[in-house]
Amino acid sequence: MSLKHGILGLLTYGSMTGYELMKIFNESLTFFWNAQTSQIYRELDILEKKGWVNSEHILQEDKPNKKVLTISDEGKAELVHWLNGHAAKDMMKIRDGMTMRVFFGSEGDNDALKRELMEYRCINEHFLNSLKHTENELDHREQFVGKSGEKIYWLMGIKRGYKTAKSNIEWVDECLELLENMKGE
Amino acid sequence: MSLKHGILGLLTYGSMTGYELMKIFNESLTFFWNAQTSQIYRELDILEKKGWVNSEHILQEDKPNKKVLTISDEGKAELVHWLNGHAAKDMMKIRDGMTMRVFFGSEGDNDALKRELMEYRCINEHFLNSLKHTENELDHREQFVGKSGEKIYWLMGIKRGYKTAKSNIEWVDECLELLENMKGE
DNA sequence: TGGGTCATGTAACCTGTTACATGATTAG
DNA sequence: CTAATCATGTAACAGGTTACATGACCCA
Repeated sequence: MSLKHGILGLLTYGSMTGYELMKIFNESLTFFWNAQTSQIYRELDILEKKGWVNSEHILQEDKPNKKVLTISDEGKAELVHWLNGHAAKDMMKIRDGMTMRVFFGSEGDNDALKRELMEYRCINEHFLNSLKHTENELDHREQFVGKSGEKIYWLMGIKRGYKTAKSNIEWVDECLELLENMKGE
Repeated sequence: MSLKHGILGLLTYGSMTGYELMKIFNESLTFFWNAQTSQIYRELDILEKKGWVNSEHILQEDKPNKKVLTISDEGKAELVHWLNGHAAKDMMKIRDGMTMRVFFGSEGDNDALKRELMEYRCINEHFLNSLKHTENELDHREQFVGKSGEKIYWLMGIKRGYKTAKSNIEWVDECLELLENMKGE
């Protein structure tokens, strides 16, 4: 149920189109949630049917017409309800392909596994860099969004990203060391 | 595509029923993958149609009849193929409800958020303890599974669990500190 | 003249969740 | 007598992925 709530959350920053929602997902939320346009438009229809958002068609001359979404009071209430619960449910949804590949590593080729781990490490390094960039943009973002006092929450999100990426990198290094030592036996 | 490969991986330890697969998922793989029986039986049908597993019906008198699954050579080839690739794809599937709740925390109640974080912390502590238990069982497991040299791969999986849980706990503590300091302002 | 941005979606499919159904045996 | 274990699934639904379609404007 969280894509719906992510959309509601973003709409508290202001009314926007599905296209803009998609862009924010890809710019600011990718490190803890991601969504395709197709999914966003589908969810928006559902949110509208539930009465959690209202829409307004805006005709434009130089650009395609657009449909601007606004969160309703019911939508805000639903968001608050979701914010205040469900910690336990989220834990039950772990699905980690890299760990599974390592777990069944004995069936494959050790050199290939090392390459995989190194690629995974590399992705996490890139991710760390992009987070630094996001962190530097926070002040700018706060001005853009017409809402103050958000920075601390965004910072907590970014800290989570750092923690995760760093722990992934440390884990890779420990695995590579174990695999190297194994060779020596 | 990874549940399929998880099943194939487990079947390299030996032939077993859907019921047994489900139990192993809930005992040993929960910390990086989880699956319901309904999904496992559905996937098994697909695996059989693809020719990656073969099945044998076994009639039993004192217990219900059962269907024992065995991995085929094609299945083994598919598993190896999957093991040697796809690191990048896995990274694209992050979906973390707790982080999203923190990210949109300003819309909710700060005390509720703290309670949520503390519950999340608690779940991660429990998880750490269960991992210790799993780690202690590794020798026993290696005897049970008729395959040696697996321990190091299982250990890497468990290390991943430790890293993740510890970084979650550290993150919660940092968040709680930030929220406390905010109050003082 | 080609690629990027703005803006909307549909269709088919795959994967995961929830709830239910059956029925025998065995251990407390 | 009751709950757990063994063992199999189905049905309906929710959520996520991939591929495709349209069309105008703007910049190099």
